[in-house]
Amino acid sequence: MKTETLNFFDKVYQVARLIPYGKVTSYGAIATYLGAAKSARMVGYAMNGSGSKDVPAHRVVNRKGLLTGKHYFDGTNLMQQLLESEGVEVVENQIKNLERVFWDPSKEL
DNA sequence: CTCTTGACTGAGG
DNA sequence: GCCTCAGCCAAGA
Repeated sequence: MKTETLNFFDKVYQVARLIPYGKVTSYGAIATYLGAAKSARMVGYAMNGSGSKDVPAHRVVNRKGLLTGKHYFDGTNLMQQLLESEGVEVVENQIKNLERVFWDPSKEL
C-alpha cells in the first residue's frame, strides 16, 4: 500500500533532515527538488506534522528568508533562537545574509 | 461534492 | 523595493 501524497510529505521530512548545521533553505527549493515546484505550499503544509518528526523546521523558511512558521513553534522567538544558535543572523523574523546561509538541495545534492 | 484556508512563489503595477 | 493578484495542491468543515 502506498500513497503518493504521503510519499511527498515523507520526502519533505527527509530533505529537511539533510539540511546542514547553520544553513537554511526555502519551501520552493525543497518542492523543486522533489519535482513539485508548484507545490511549495504543500512543503509548509507538510511541516505541520514535523512537530512529531525529527525535522529541523526552523531551518526552513520562505524564499525571502522570512521565518513565516515561527508562530507554529511556540508562538515566541524559539525558531529565531535556534537559528541564531547555529550562527544564522536573524532580525525581525528575517534571516540576514540569506545568500550566505542558503542551502539548495537541488544543487548541493 | 463544494468551499475555505494555508509554514509559498512568480509576475505585474 | 513594496503591494496586490493569480496559480498551485492538499486537508478540514
